[in-house]
Amino acid sequence: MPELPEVETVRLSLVEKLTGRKITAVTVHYPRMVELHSVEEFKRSVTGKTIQRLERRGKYLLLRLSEDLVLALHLRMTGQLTVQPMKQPVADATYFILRLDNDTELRFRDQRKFGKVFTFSANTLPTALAKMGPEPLADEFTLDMLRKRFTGRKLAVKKALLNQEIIAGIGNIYADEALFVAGIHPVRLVDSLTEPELEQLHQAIRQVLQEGIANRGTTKRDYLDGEGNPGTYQNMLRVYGRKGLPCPQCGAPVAKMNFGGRGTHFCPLCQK
DNA sequence: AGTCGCCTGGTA
DNA sequence: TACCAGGCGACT
Repeated sequence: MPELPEVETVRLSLVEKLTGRKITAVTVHYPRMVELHSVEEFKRSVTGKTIQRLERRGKYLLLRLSEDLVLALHLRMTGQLTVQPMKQPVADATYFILRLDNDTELRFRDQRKFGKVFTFSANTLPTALAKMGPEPLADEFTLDMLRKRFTGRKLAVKKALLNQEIIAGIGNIYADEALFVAGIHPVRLVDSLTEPELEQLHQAIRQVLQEGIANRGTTKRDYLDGEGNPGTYQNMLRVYGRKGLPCPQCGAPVAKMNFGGRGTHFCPLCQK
């Protein structure tokens, strides 16, 4: 799914179309995607509210509605969010629709049905958001903070990067890319990283996420932005999805291993 | 800390 | 036919 750069790209591509719009109707075609409240309660609380701001936290897109209500959407693996004119035919696998007051609709399409939507009150965050780690692109995400969040943990660095409570928004693609850029092997334990390695990793995390946003995200298969366009960062990936192809740095074949249940790509020569 | 379940579709 | 996939929470 969409990781931080993809969700941010969706946010940027939807902000003009959604800000200030009133939600006039809610349709749910797959009830299990609604969390925390019953579908009926969810529809009742959202209908009639105005979308005041679009925000992102980690991989969540947050619609701040009137009356301090927040509507959270998580695209998981295959979610797509687009705003379309109501008259346009609804694509298959569209499970969630917000009808807006200008004859458009926010449509949530999701082939694998893993996506989630829920509401909460702005002053009482649900646990997933309350426990979430820092935003890696915010100024507050300093080298010092990364060091503090790693020290004392017996945990492989790749698992740490994927843990949303340690750092928000990184998924499998950007974890592999950041570790390559930092020259760090994915199975290294976080408390074995030297100070220069921590510095390189801190820098690499921010670099690959910024590159991802600048390239409007990575489209391996399903990802599309809010206007239905694919990203271009897949053409610039250094190791992810490049098993057997030459490492951009040394030319050795990129390796792929299964680690922690996730495909993990790395250069066995450049990453120590 | 590791595995399973949630789902569907594409590819080997 | 089996395996794999941008995620994550609930289980042992």
